Amino acid sequence: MGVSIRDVAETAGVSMATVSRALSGRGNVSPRSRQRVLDAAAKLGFVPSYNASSLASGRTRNIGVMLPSVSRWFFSSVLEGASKALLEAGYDLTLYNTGEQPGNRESVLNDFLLRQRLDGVLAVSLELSSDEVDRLMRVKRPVVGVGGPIAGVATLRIDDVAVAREATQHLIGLGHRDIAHVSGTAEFERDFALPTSRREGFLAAMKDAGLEVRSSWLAATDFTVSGAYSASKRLLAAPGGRPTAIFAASDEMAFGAILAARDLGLRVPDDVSIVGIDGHDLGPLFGLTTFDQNPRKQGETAVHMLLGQIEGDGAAPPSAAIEPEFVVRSSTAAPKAAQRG
Amino acid sequence: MGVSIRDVAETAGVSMATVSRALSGRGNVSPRSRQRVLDAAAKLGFVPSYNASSLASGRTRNIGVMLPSVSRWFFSSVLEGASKALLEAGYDLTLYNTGEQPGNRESVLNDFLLRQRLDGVLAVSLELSSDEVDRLMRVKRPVVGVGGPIAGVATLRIDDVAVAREATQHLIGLGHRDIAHVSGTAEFERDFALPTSRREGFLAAMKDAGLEVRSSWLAATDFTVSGAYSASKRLLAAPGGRPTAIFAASDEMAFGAILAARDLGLRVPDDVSIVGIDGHDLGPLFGLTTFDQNPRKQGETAVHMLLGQIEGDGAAPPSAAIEPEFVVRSSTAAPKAAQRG
DNA sequence: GTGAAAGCGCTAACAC
DNA sequence: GTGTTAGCGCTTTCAC
Repeated sequence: MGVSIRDVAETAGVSMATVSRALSGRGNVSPRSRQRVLDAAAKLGFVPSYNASSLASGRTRNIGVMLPSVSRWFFSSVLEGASKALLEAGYDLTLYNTGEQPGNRESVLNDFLLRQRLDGVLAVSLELSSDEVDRLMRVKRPVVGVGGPIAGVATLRIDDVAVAREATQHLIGLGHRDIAHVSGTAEFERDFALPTSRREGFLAAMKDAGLEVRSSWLAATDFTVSGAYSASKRLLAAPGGRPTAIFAASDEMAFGAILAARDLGLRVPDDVSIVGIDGHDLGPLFGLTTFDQNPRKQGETAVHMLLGQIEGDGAAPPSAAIEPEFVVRSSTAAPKAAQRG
Repeated sequence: MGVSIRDVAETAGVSMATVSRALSGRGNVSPRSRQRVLDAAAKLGFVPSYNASSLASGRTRNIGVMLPSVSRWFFSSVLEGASKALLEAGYDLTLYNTGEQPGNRESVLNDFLLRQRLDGVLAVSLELSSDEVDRLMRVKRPVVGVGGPIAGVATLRIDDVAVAREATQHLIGLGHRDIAHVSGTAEFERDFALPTSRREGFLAAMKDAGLEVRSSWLAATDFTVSGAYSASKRLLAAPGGRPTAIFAASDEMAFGAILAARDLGLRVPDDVSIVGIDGHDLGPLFGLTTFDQNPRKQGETAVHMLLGQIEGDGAAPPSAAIEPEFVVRSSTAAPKAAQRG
C-alpha cells in the first residue's frame, strides 16, 4: 500500500539492491546513485518496512525492556534513561511491564520475548530463575540486567549490601544507637534480592558496631510511600520506645517515614533521623540524606552495554558496578532527644 | 536458525497452511490435525516469527504508545493501564517517550511511528499539530488520544474546564474568597492545553461567584511537586497577604502546595485549603481533596477503543468523556483564619 | 559499482 | 478440511 523500495528504484533509475545499499549505508554505492536514490526516496516519501527488513536481515532494531512496575520511581527512571538512549540510537523500545506479581512474567517470557522481534533484552530488577534465564538465552539475544543480579547475565547495579552498610554507618557515626530499618516484605524478594541485601548490610553495620537490633524495628512493607508511612508510624509510636533513626531501603520509603514522623509531631532530624537509598528527585525538597544511585544513568548505560554487544563484536560486556554518591542533607543529625531504653 | 513452520508441518505430516491455520485459529482445521500440529510445535519448541507474520498479514500485534514523560504520575498510570490491557490482549507495546521538550517528537514521528510496525497508536497528552496528525493518519492506522484533545482523532479525556470549575466551586462553597491557582507554564501548553483549560475553569468559577482573582495568585510553574512547592511558598508568604485556599492543577502540584504550607508553619486545612485533580495514589496519605480521574482506567479503556477499531469493523469509536469522581478528604474546609485584604 | 535472483518465515487466496 | 502457490518488502550473495 505504501511506497516500496521498488518504487524508489524505478524513479531513481537503479536496481532495488542499490536502493537498499544507498539507504542502509552497507556496501558501496557511487555518490551519484546515492543522491538519486535519496532524492527519489524523499520525493516519494518512502518509509522502509522494518518487518521486511528484519525478516531479511535478522536485525530488528528493537530492544525489549522488562520491568516489574512503571510507577515506582526507580523503575520509571531507569526506563526514562533507557528510552532516551534507545531513541538516540534509532532503536524501538518494547515495554514488558510484568507487574509486581509474578504471574505475568510467565506469559511475557513465553508469549512475547521469544517471538524473535527483539535484538536484545534489558531486564530491570527481575530475579529470573535459571530456567527462565535458559529460555531467554535460547533465543540467542544479548541480555543485560539492571538493579538485580541475574545468573549468567551481564548486570549493572549498585552493591546493595555495601550501600546499606554505609548508610547505617552514617547514622551510627552520628551517635545513633537505636536504629530501625524499613524494607520490603518477603513478597518482594521473589523478584529482586534487594530487600534482603539491604537488610543484610544494615545488620552487618549494626553488628560491627556492637549494636543490638530489636526485631520489631525491622519493619517489612511494600516499597511505596504509603507502606513505609504506616510502618514508620507503628515504629515511631510503639509503646516500647522509639528509634532515634530510621534507615529506609528506598527514598520513597524514606519519604513515607518523614511524613509519618511529621504527622506524629516528631521533628526530623531533631527527634528522628532518616536516611534512604536512591537519589529521588524529591530528595532536595524533603532534605533527605541518601545514596544517589542515578537510575536514569543506569538505564542509559545498560542500553549502551546492550547495543555494544549487538552492534559490536558480540562479546558480553563485563558486569559493572555503579558507584552511588552519598548525599548528606538535613534529614540526618546527631540524636538530640533523650533516649529511652 | 530457529524452528520454522515448515519443520512443524513436516513432523506433523500436514502442510504449512494447515499449521498456520491450526496455530492462528483462523480457518478450519480438523481436531485431529490441530492436535498433531500442536504436539509437533510443542515438541520442536516452535516460536512463530512475528516479523514474518506481520509482513505476510499486515497485522503486527503491536501498539505504539506515545507520551511526554514516564515519570509523572498521570503518564505512568496511563501507561500501566495500557500495558496491562495490551498484555492481556496479546499485543506488544512499543514505547515512544518523547520527553517534555518537543524536539524528540519530530524524530519519533518521522523515524519511528511510520515504519509500519504498529497496528495503532495511543497518543497520551500530546497536542499534535494538524500537520503531525496528517502524517500520523497517512499510515492508515487508528489513533486514540488520551488526556489531550487531538483534532480528527478519537479522544478519551475528562472535561478539564468543567472539572476545574467544580473544584473551584467546592472551595467557594466552603466560604473561600481568596483563592489562588497553581498551574503549568506556557511551556507546557505546547503539548497539552490542560493548563489553559484548568485555568479557564478556575477563572469561570471565580467570575460566576463574583470573586476577584489577583494576578499574582495565578502561579505558573512546571507540573512537578517541587515546582508547585516553590510556587506555593511564594504565594503563601507574599507580603500582600495570602490566599485561604489553593486550587492546584494536579495532585502532584497539590502535594507540593501542602508541603509548602507545612514548611511555613501553616495548617491544612485550617490556615489554607488545598484541592487537586488526578486521584493520585498518595492522595489518602495527604488527605487530599481531589477529582479522581483514574488514569489507569483511561489507559485500559483507550486500548480497548483502539483494539476494537483494529479487530472490529474498523469504525472509529466516538470520543468519550471520562467521568471523574470528586473525593473530599481533609485538605479542604471552611476558612478559619482571619482574612486580610 | 551495480543488477538479478534467491530467499527470510509466514499468510491468504484459490483449488480440490 | 487441506494442500498448492504466490507473494508481503526487504537484504544479500553472486555474477558481471
